[in-house]
Amino acid sequence: MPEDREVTIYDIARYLNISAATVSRGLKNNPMISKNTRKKIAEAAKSLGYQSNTFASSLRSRHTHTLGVLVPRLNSHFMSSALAGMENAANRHGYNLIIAQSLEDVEKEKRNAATMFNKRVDGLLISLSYNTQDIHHLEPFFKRKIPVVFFDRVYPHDESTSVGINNQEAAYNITKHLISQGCRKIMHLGGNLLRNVYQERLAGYRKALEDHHLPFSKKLYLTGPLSEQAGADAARYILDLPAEERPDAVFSANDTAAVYCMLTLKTAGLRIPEDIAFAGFNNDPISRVIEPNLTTMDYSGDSIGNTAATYLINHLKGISNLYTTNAITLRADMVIRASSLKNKLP
Amino acid sequence: MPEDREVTIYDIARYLNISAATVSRGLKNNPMISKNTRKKIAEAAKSLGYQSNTFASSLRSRHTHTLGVLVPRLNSHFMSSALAGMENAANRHGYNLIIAQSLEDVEKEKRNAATMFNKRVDGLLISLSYNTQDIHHLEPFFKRKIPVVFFDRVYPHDESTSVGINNQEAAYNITKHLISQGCRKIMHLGGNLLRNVYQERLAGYRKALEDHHLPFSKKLYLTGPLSEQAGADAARYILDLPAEERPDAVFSANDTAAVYCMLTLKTAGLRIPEDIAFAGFNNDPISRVIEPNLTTMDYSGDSIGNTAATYLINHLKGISNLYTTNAITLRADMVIRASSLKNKLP
DNA sequence: TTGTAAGCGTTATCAG
DNA sequence: CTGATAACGCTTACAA
Repeated sequence: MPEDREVTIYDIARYLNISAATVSRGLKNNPMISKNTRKKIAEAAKSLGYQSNTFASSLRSRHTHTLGVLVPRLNSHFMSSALAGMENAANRHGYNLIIAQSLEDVEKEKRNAATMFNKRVDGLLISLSYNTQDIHHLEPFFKRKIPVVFFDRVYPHDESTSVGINNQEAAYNITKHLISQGCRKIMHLGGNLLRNVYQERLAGYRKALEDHHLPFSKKLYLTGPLSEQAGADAARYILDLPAEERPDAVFSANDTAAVYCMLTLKTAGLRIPEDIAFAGFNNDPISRVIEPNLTTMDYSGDSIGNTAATYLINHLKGISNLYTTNAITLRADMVIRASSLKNKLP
Repeated sequence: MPEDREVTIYDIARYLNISAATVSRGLKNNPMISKNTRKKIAEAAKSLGYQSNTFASSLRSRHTHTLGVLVPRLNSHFMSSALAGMENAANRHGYNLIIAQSLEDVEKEKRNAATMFNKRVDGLLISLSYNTQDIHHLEPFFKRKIPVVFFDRVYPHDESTSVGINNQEAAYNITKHLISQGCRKIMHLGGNLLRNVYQERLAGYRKALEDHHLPFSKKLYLTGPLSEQAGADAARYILDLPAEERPDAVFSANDTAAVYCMLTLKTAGLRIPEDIAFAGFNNDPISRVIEPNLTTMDYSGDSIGNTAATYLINHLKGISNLYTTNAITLRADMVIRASSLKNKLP
């Protein structure tokens, strides 16, 4: 008959004729314990099939080796790569991830934050939902000094760190690139300005126009959910514009909208990039399938996730201090592809 | 000065002059407790800012309200949708998800399984890595009667349930469709036969050939990782074949390989579907971007994830019984698109 | 270097 | 319907 009770440190202690306290220390390689007893403990643990009980441990020690991850959606290329990066970092350092999605809904974000808090995560990694206005719902974390790291869609906050890229610079560069290709009426497809990423991309776009003495026109700035539908709608909008007002380029704040806009315009007979050039953002897999391939900004979700998680863990381990670094900016590289090349290269 | 100790059921008990046991019961809406006291308890809990301590609860009650999810990779369209579906179901029932990825490596899968076991997940949702040979590493779960649900890449096992689609039938239908379009030399791009999904898709393909009196040719069956590279390689292979041996259609076990094969063949000047028709599997977003759009099998990762998680949770709640149902088969629908339409429709 | 003993906050058992 | 009390398995002062 199989024993049903768990194997505890007491079993190991009894087996070795030492105290449970010693076993507890030995198990975590506490240097206070002699090398020899530590070895014996490790062996006994293995042979008895001991598995530490994380609840007992968490209950007593008040930390859980678990990080909460709160994202808008799990199923986007960027987000799932970011998660993969976090999982990697966490796994490497003996941490686990509890993951929840807000589905772009603030209310669900609030509920999830509460759950994470309740589950006593050691730290929180969060990317805000589309329409989150403020971060009151994170107050419990701040109050208890549970470190919070924002990534991608961040929020300015003195006591936490943000991990992302320089969206303004990236948007500036990509717009400048379009200008250098001879485009003069560049349209921008943007997202909700509540989110820094879209706000900054718009700013970079406007700055580039300004620096090149091109006017900003409200008629060439569309804002929306950047979905497939939004991309197709933008195309309709463009086609409905009188010929002389039509943009000669589109810079979209994400690849999805760019690609579906392209597809619709192509169906309508426009040539890309001859009639209208395109640039997107994210380097999503679809950007390499659309023809012509889409010029875009490449930045690795994997790196962002990895960096954010590693940084959080280092903070938890006392190796670094979150509160001294407000932002970590990773590099983003422009990937120039045929969709934006009006001046054919040699 | 903020109190640092947690608010416990004892605080509530003292506040209401009742016992902690009553509070504990009241908090979980135990019908034993009078409606009135239950209400008072709920109110007191709220006003004192009580947060239940899940560790204490887990330690005592021996269950964690946490499900382990073990997947090959987090960052594929199918997998992230499946996770989204699971997260949804879990969230709805008050469960949390601990997620880890094996990166297609058995060894990491083993380590992750051990961690999940150690974290005392209430149940496990798993999709096997590319080269997992057996499931010895899940024995601890079986021994302790911790329910395991396989999804997508499953493994036959008496005491667990598998959730997926009928891959053989799907592959049969898609191959039959290609045949109905006049294709006679249909190539198959397959994956590792250790995984049921690829094994079954191959079987369906072969069965369809057989039923239509078409020969199966080893020259037209390539197996590999079904990656972008693998797709491009397959194209090279096709191009290197003497003209009379070239396939007039390709059925790929996933969309990625199909799409990259198409792209390479198109670059080489082949026309799709005129010279060679295409069908894939998964209904990945890229299948709707490639031109011509790719005929494929649509089955929802979201539903699979949702079904698997819901089923697991129902089992945990005693509503259903895992051990009586060996497999749940969800529907998969063929999505016919231009890539396979040799006989133009009216 | 090791042992003793007091919790961590909850739930289960048994009694009323 | 409610209460007292003993665990659950581990960590950590404090003592030896």
